[in-house]
Amino acid sequence: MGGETDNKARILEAAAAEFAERGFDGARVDSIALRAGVNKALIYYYYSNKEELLDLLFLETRDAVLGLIESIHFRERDLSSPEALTAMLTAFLELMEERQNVVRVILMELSKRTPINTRIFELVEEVMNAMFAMTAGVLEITATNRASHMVTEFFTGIMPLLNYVAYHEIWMERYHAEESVLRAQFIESFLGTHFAYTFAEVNGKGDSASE
Amino acid sequence: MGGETDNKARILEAAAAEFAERGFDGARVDSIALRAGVNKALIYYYYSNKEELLDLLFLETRDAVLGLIESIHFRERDLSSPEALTAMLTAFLELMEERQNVVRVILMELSKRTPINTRIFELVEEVMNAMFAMTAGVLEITATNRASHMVTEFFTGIMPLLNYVAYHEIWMERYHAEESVLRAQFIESFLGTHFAYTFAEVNGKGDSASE
Amino acid sequence: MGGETDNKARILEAAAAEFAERGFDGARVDSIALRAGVNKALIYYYYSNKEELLDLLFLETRDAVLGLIESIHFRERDLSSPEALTAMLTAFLELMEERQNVVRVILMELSKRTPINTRIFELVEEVMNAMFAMTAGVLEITATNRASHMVTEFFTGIMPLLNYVAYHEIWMERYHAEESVLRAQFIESFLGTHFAYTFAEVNGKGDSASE
Amino acid sequence: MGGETDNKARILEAAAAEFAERGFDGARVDSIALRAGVNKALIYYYYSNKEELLDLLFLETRDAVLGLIESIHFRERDLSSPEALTAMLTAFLELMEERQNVVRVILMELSKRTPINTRIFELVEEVMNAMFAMTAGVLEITATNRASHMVTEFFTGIMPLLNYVAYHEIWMERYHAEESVLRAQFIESFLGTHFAYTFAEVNGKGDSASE
DNA sequence: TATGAATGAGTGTTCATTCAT
DNA sequence: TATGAATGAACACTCATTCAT
Repeated sequence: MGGETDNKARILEAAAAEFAERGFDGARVDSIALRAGVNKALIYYYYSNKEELLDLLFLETRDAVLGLIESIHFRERDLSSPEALTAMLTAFLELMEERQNVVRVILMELSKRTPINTRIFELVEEVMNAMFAMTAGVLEITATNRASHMVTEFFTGIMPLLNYVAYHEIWMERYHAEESVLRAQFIESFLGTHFAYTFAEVNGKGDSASE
Repeated sequence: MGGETDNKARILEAAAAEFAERGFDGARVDSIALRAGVNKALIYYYYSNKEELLDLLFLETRDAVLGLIESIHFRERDLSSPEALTAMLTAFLELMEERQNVVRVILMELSKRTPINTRIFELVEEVMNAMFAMTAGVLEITATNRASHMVTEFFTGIMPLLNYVAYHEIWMERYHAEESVLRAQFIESFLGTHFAYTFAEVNGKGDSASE
Repeated sequence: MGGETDNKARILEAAAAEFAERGFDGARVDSIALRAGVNKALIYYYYSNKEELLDLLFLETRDAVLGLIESIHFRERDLSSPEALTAMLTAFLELMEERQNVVRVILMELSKRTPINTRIFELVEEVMNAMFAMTAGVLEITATNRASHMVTEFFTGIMPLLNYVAYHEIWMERYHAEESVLRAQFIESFLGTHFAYTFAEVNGKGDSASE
Repeated sequence: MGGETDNKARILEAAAAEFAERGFDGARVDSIALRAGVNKALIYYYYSNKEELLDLLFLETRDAVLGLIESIHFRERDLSSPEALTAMLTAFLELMEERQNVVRVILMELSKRTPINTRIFELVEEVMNAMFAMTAGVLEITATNRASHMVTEFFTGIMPLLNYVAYHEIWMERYHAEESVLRAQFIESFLGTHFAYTFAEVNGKGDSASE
């Protein structure tokens, strides 16, 4: 995206690729320059340092995700339409797959025991809140059930999605799986687990695990 | 294994802590020495280099997990006993929480686009295979359904478990949650999603999301 | 010389300010451009490099000093007139204070053990020679006393003057001194030391230090 | 001073030499390592950064000067003994000449318009105060004359001394002067100017220091 | 078993200078 | 005359690893 000579954008893309390959700490500014096909000093002409590259990548991804979520008009009847749900998930996964390099870094940084992961946790939190807002008309979240809803949302919702984005390529390589098949399998599992569980009561199938 | 002066063991623990805080690439051998309270050169007396520390940590954790899984005699009637399932999961989580530093590094390295993550993927795979073996008497895995079973197992089973181990502390800090409460919430979600879905047919509750 | 848009002159002034703040080596071409409010590349349009800026500043200052000295018609009767001497010194100090940025750099460069300081020493030497010429009718400098005269002139004459120019602002700030008061104090000290000593014989007080 | 393998001390000496040649900003850590005959990284093993080298050099010099001044028992009758005064000055100059590299840097930094020169000004101030303390029994410094005494002490006392230390070598080279002769000339000028003026009243006003 | 000293190869970043327009 | 973009060559500082004892 961008003209062939848009070095500024190319640097950012190159940074994402390098970060995804070696992690932020393992990433070398020299390599970023090499990937982008520019002089190393040019990176510092456009960006103030290595960390700013990471920050900008995070922000761009956050905005893209929030934008997508906000554009969705989620309705109760969608719940009983596997097609609607699949379409929704597919849109989300495709958006994220374009940014899978950033997702990989997010997952790496999130696991660190450093204050830095607080910043990233806030990012994830924003997404969770946006999702809660999206399902507000369908799912009733009260003060009492909010905590456990968040746990479910995070560990069986958001994280599996991010994991799929980050690991589907390794999976495809390793098990010679085709993208479309793998994605269909994942979506089926995801709907059968997280969705089924989350919307059990709403869906009138109130006999799932809880209670 | 563990006298007060057992510098060799202390170095390994210190390495795990350092890796968990800064990632493998961000980790400093100086810091490991400092944490372990030993001279930096001593690390090289016991271990050949930084990477060997990582490898040994991975192997120890793998062995511990495989050992636990092999010790479990999983039976069909466990499926209908939430207590049995909870006990099983609790044992697993506690074992892993003791090694959460290593789990964090596993997650970090797994996200990298480097050949290194192949090695880690193999580790995860071993665990998955052990689990399949464990449920062999209960769950029928055929050549045709193996692929999708693996997808489910990985993305909605293993990964959420590892994520819980890696992130529960951040979660507790951030949302002022108590460990026992949080774990109960997680286990409930996990049983309600992954378990319910995986053992749906076996359990005679054949109306879950799939199909 | 000096319309509002005279970027060329503004660059030179900015360079002097930057050099005075950080020294020649500490000075940044970016900062000079910023101070001058021009594009960095424009500096290279007008001047060939950083060092030329320094050279031009030195030369301008030398010419100004030499011009002032040559304009003075020093006569024996001035020696007994504190007013005349004070006026002379005041003129010199004011001229130099306008160029105090350059004086600061001169002092910095003079202290370096590099060939560069030879160039600057020559500058100082020119001033010393001009001063000797100025006092030629009053003071008798012979082949035998020339060496010690020069030592006196340099260490108790020129250098204290340059030091006053360079340090009076720090002094004012640090000791909350008013400029006029401080200058009066300095001139009094200077007349009481260097002048009194140099013109001791001439002044009919023929029993001062030099034999 | 120190065994041949005392790298730590050699680094500091090398730093002083490098700083004196190129100024602090112009100094290259590589060059310091080269001069000291050690690996560059060793510098950082012993010292935390380039600036610490400068600080330590300043402190060592300050302590040496203060130590010398405090060891002097200055008495009124010394004023009329050129030998005593010369011996005193010689001791001071020799001490400083051993540290002339540091003195050069002090002069360079002192001329900068940066907050850093405040720190150095404080150093000089300490020396001035010690000198005032030294002459306390001989010279009467009151609240009213303190300010002008300080001006005299600084601009016609301390600074010419430091200048001599910093510039005598250039002078010797440039004018083919012998060290002992040059120093004698300087001391004579210094006694004839600064000393004569400062102790004029005490000395019966008229027959200044050198007989 | 243990350590203080030492080092080669980087590592992110800066900077004076040049180029294309 | 003026500028945004670009670069080669450093630069201070770091780091995993080794050595001598």
